Amino acid sequence: MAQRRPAAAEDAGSRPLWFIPPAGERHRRPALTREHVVAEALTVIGADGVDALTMRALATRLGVVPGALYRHVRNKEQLRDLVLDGVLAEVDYEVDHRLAWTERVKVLAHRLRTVLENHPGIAGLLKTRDPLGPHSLALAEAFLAPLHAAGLPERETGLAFSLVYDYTLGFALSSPNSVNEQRVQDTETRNKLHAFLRSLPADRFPTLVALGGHVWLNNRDERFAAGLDTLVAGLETAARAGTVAAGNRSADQNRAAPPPTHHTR
Amino acid sequence: MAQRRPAAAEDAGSRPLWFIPPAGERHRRPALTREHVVAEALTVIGADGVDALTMRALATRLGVVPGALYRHVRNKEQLRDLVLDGVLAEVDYEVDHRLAWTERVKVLAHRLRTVLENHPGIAGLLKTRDPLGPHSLALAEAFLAPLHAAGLPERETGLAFSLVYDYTLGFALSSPNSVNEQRVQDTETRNKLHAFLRSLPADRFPTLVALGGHVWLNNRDERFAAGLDTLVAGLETAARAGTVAAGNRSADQNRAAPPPTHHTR
DNA sequence: CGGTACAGTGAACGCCGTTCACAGTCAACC
DNA sequence: GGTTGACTGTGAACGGCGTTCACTGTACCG
Repeated sequence: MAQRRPAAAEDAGSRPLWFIPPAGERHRRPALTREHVVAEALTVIGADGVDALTMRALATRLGVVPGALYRHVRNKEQLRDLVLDGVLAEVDYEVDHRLAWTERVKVLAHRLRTVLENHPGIAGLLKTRDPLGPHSLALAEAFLAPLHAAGLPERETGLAFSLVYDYTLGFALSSPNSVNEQRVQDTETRNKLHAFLRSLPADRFPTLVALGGHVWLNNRDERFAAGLDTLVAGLETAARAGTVAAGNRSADQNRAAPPPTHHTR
Repeated sequence: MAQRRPAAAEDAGSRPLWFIPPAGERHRRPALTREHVVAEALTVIGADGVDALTMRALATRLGVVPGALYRHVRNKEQLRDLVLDGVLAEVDYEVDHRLAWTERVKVLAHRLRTVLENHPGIAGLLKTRDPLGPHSLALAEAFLAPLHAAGLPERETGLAFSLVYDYTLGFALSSPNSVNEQRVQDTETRNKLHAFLRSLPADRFPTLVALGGHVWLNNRDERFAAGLDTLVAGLETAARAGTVAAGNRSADQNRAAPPPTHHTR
């Protein structure tokens, strides 16, 4: 080992050792593990959206030929599933138990939305994929706990979870990058939109004309929060009504109901 | 070239006239109009889903080479937009005005959902596209009228519309064809799912284990109706508070509908 | 009758996901 | 210590996708 440098010089028939890179570096091959692939896929999606996630682009970024990815991932569908789970892992499910159940649900929904919108296009994947990954389960549990604590019957608890979950996903899905949102964001186009709405025939679209620009709002935060509040308000009346919740046929009973069980452990 | 088929150049009498199709029919070339293309696209989507809508397949079905489609449609994106509008045209927006506004909203939502689910994959397009086509406007008007009649303030009316619209779209989007739904539909897999849920560590997923199979329901109709009821119930409380608020015009901070919720991050 | 606008053709381009025979490398085992 | 075998990455290919473009035939119009 001490004869490294000079030995190579005098040993005529031997290999050109100086061609061999430093031992450490040679050993530290990039190694391309599955976690590597998934992580890089996440940054690709985060940077350029879910459509930019192509096996070829991903392979290039990893300094590898496309086919190599298939040693670590069965196919693109599985890759997306893995990415999905990675995203859901970013949600923090710990909520202060002393908060009212309504607040707990809202906080969770806001967090979920934030994470989803930080990864444009991810919500679209979630909608069509199976929500039974480990982190999906944690999410479900986090939502179900406060809903159950609210005193909703079992079946209604499940329904309420679906409702809040679907609402949040659906909202995050129409992400700010969509043509839709981008147009409303731009103030000039927005003014045009309002003018267009006002110019509509008032006999065919009376309400649309009357409300003018109040219909397409550009404040996503307000829209999400307002929808969530309305939704939770609906859940609250269901909770108050006790076990007589979901079959509720358009009954307009007054809510002179007993105070809710404010009992949170 | 002069001896093409029915050129009828010099030899008038000996032409094989029976080769010439009935004048009307010959003239009635399929003609491949834009409406034709869009209509065929709709049937393709209806039959095999939105992913099966490929320019090449569509062209083949129309007995035409792919490039020919581009004489009638700028690109695939525009084709999808046209298809979208065609689908929305199928919704019947006429609702009995004597019904309570809550019922009118529900009826509309149900109709919208039905049409959307009759064209698998369409909801996904709607989410990311602009809702300003002529039929979109009619839909918006139909929803806004009862909401406005409910006595909601202007801004809240717009928010309520977004809420109901997004909810319906989001629901229709996770269509019965998704892996997700199909799994829950199959009773055997469903039993496995329940067993799996019950087998989870009860310390980490207490509510999930306790609720068992009540979380993932296979009855889409019930889920949609229940969510819609809850949502409208929330709107009702907002309407009650809204009429009051509109009456005294005070700076109301304690109404139920949309308090500016703080984002806990 | 000649000109012209235009719908449809055929072929190509550059992407995509995926497969497969092959080569290089490392670790374990005789 | 050399052999073997498992495994990762390579290079090239396949078929399908959306889209473009020079072209051809035809129907209509002056």
